[in-house]
Amino acid sequence: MTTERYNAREAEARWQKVWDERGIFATRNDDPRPRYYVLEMFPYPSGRIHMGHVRNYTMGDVVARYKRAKGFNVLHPMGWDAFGMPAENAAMERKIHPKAWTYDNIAAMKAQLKSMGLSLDWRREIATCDPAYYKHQQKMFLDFLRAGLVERKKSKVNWDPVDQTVLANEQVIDGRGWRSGAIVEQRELTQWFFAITHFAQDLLDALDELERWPDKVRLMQKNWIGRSEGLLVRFGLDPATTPNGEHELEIFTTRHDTLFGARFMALSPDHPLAIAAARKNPALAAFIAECKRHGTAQEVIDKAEKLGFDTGMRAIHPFDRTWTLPVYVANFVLMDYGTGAIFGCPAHDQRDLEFANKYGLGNTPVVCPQGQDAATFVIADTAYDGEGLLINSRFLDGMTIPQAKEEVARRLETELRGNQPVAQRQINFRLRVWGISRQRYWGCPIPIIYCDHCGVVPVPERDLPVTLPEDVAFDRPGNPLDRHPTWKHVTCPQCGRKATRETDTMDTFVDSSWYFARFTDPWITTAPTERAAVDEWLPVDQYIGGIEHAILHLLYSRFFTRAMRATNHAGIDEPFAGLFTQGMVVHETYQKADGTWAEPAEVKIEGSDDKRRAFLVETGEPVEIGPIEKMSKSKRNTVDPDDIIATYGADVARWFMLSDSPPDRDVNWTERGVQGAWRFAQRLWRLIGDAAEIAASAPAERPAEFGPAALAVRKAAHGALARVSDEIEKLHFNVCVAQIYEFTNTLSEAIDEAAETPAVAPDLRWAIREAANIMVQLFHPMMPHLAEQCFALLGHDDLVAQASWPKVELDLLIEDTVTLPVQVNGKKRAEVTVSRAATNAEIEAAVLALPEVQRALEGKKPKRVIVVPQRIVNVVA
RNA sequence: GGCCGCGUGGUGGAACGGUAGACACAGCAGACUUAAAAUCUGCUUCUGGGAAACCGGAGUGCCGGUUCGAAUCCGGCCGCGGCCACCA
Repeated sequence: MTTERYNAREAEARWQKVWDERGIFATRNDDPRPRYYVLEMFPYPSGRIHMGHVRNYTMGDVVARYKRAKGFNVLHPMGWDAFGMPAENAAMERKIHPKAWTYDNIAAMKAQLKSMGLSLDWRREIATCDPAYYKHQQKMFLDFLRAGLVERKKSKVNWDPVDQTVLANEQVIDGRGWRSGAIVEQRELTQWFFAITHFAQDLLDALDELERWPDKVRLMQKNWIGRSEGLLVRFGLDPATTPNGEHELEIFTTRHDTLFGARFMALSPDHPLAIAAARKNPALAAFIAECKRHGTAQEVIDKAEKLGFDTGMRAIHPFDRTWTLPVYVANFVLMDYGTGAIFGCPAHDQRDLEFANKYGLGNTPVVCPQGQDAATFVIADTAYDGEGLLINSRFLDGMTIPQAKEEVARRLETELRGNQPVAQRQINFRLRVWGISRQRYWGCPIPIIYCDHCGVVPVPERDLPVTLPEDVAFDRPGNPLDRHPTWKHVTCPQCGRKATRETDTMDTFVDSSWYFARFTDPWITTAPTERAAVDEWLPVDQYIGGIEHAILHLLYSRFFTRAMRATNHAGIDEPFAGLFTQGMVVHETYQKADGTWAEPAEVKIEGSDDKRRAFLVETGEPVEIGPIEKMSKSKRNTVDPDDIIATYGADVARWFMLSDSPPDRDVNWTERGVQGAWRFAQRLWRLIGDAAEIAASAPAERPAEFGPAALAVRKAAHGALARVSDEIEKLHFNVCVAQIYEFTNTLSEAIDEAAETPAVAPDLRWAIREAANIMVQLFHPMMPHLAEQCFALLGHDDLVAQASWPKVELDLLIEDTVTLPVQVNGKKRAEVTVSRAATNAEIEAAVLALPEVQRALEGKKPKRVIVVPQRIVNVVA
């Protein structure tokens, strides 16, 4: 037995310094080896890292260190998603400038990340709030504008009347502003938009190619993009009934097969025709106002009754001039999908049915399910949206739904009214243009100037960046840029007259939509990207982050990359070839008698399993052990990574993060689990110490032959090597950990046995040294500091972080004999060991001779014997 | 409401259609200790028989099916979770 305890705190600082001084994680773009880009979603500098970061960055670091050992030129950078509301909130609450707050936080978090021992190229660090970064973002905004990918239009937004700002949809909770608690209003504001819809079809199609993305994320994006094929139909209106003699109403439908089931038309309250009618009809105007008064809160929408108002207008059925339909304004029709108007078919659409039932409009079933008698098929409270054959539909009767759709489209497409076809096929997307204007200070300024004379004028590129003024006050709500005394007042770059700047800044999701490209060459000052670097490094080989970004960030980045291609800033479409979404870090909750929550660090646990009881360390007051939930400030069930690293070391934190759960599922952080990881680190340290003693006198030359003991050690080592490599490639870190545990068990048994022998044979010494080296390399990606320490202990002068991944000797993995389980009627009864080369007939004979098999057969003759080579034998009696 | 995913010991979880429960945590028993910690050894799905070695039965939410063989594939239930949600 050797050595004292492994002192993680001392060793980790020491090895981090060595890595740092030797600059071994600096990545060169001119390195000729094959490239591998691994990236974790960069953090928002909130001030402290949390356990979710630890998990995320540990996984990325395992991949980075493994790929480096495999001979790749690995790019593994880190940066800061540094713009955003919390900085302004801090400014308002604590009178700190957002910039100072942000950079203080970055410094603190960087120190924390460094204590984790991550193999990052810090020379490439970027912060999105740095003018050296957002300058290029402004340049790309202007390029996108020129390329027709940016538009400016009036649109409805969530407006917080207390904070006086637009809020993103996700910042509206139950219809109220998340900070102010004020009921959010819908306002019409002129905003800047990115035309993500321009790429809707391509963004959808390309999902099929993203084979290394989780199916779940691809499906979520597919649903979000929401393609639907339908028909735009121009219904005639009776001009005598319309406010200004309008004679036409265009609707969008995907169920044109049900056109003969139509009972009414419905307009969105925002529809121009509805507004026009309201001008002449005060009751309608009141109804529309009432519709708008209802918030966008989920609850309201869930419970909202379908309400309508008969405008008195009458529409004419496209297939029958004598058939008129009432035109309603209805609260459930959205203005920003399709044309903002629909035809209602109550029999086959639940919403339409509820509406029709309320207003006594009746229904006509036109699709009859197979096996149902059309004469008795009646719709009452539930619309039928399944398959079937057309009924009550004149020339469509008897057709299937697709046939009927095609027939309707064909007829209406070729029928003209006023030189225009009555209908045309259209593909609609649920995806909307991306509104990027924010009435916020701490964001990237939109480089636009408004001139009364020249209109909307892009800031000339020579004047970039448009930087944020630093002398701003946060004593009032609203946008400090707007009320700054001088900042927005400029002269027009075109005519030289007085003009004003755009005071909105960009959504912070813009900042994070291209940072991965900037990492490939963060030094270039003349352009956002260095084309050669960006095209060679991208797409990111392995991107790792939370599932919460499945749509927003990941979809925006896919759009942005396409836009960058269109403007010659990149030559690729997809930013992330491989995506992995990791699970959350969860923890038990502890609730005090008064209902408040206690932190894990304040709580002491006694007993085990269902007898576990928790007490406050300080007072001994009992606390209730609550459900396991995502770590959050509100439930106070957070564990501070600093505390864990100070107590156990970064390696232990990293190891436990990887060990307990599959990486895509939630991991439950437990004190016991961490202690287990800590014990294992100590055990490894002792094991390598023991191995080093035996290995010290191992022969330098590889022995020509190995005895059985040495061979067994070698087989175990190379088997573990093969399996762990395979599982790292698949990101099955928890299985890796289990394989390393198993290898540890076999290696320590071998070493214990060897230690009992008076004279250990040279070949065994050699094999143990080899195995110990493989062991250290296997756990290096997960526990890099301990690995360096062990590597040195084994007599290496160089660093394990720079060592090549060991090569598997495949010969060692092939056994001469193979042990097969033997089943009788699918139940395991015995095992049989046969030569690897044994024929099926030989195996069958050996199996039938087994006493267990004969007993199970009870003298009967087997019907069949199935031999699956190298796997199993099943005797069918 | 729509779409999707998941149900395996006391717990986290392993398991190309082929020995279910690897590995770990917790637990129990023992060794070493004056003692504790640490460490080491053994046991640990349920159940019947047996002093024991061992021999049998059941078992991956429930019910069926396909197969020589199903945790895995198919169908139907039950339960849990996620995302989207008046998208025509």
